[in-house]
Amino acid sequence: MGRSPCCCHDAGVKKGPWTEEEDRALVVHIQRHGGHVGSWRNLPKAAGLNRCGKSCRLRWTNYLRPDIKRGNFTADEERLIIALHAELGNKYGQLLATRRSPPVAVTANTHAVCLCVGWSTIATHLDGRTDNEIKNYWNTHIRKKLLRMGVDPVTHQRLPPDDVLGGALAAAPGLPEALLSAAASLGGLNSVLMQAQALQLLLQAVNGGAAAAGLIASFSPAVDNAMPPLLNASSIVPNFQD
DNA sequence: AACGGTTGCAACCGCCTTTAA
DNA sequence: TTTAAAGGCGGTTGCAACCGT
Repeated sequence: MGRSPCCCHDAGVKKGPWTEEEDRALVVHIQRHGGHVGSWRNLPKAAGLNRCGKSCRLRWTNYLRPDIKRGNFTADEERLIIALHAELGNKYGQLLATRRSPPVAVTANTHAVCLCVGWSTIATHLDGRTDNEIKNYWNTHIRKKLLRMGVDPVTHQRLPPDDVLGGALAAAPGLPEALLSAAASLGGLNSVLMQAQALQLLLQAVNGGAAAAGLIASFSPAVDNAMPPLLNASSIVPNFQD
């Protein structure tokens, strides 16, 4: 099957940001049909819009739908996204590796390095959130947060200590030398405890102790359970000063 | 105040899957 | 069974807003 022609390539079809009038026309048309769209391709003409059907569908599903929740993601939503990403990312990664392009798309673009995880599937678990919104939130917030923690956002595995230090340095160029050397001295250690200590210390420097404790508690329950005292961030630093 | 860099989000692009003739 | 049309999805891009110098 070859690629199908798309109405988006029609000459004269408007692109770019939607105006209020266009939004209104689309909403009125869909509401008039009881919230159902027969054919997206035919919709623009029927609604009096000079837009591609795909564009209309995207505008409706990502922005105009009445059940869309606006505003910041809650901590619970964030945790859920990460959990689902970890689960679905692995599933999709294995699935996709066998039948389409590799799950990881790395580009020269600085904006996003994404994993094919099934954003739409994740979106079905979050009321009022769209796949596009979740994808954007992942790429702009969660991904960076995980990298700062030394967690690979693609595999959800801990990055090698060198990478953790590199990431922390990139995130906080002013990180004190002494702190880094102390953490680096733990790099070769295998124990989860020591690595967690190093990680938490770095996070403290980057984000502040409370944030670090919160992140570790959120994303690494195993570490949390094994070493609850670590989550008292202030107790860590003296260990390094010894 | 002006400028350059960064960030976040809306929208587009292209590929894949599904559906129907 | 084959083929083309249509829908759906993930990746990428463009741009406005924000921030630091």
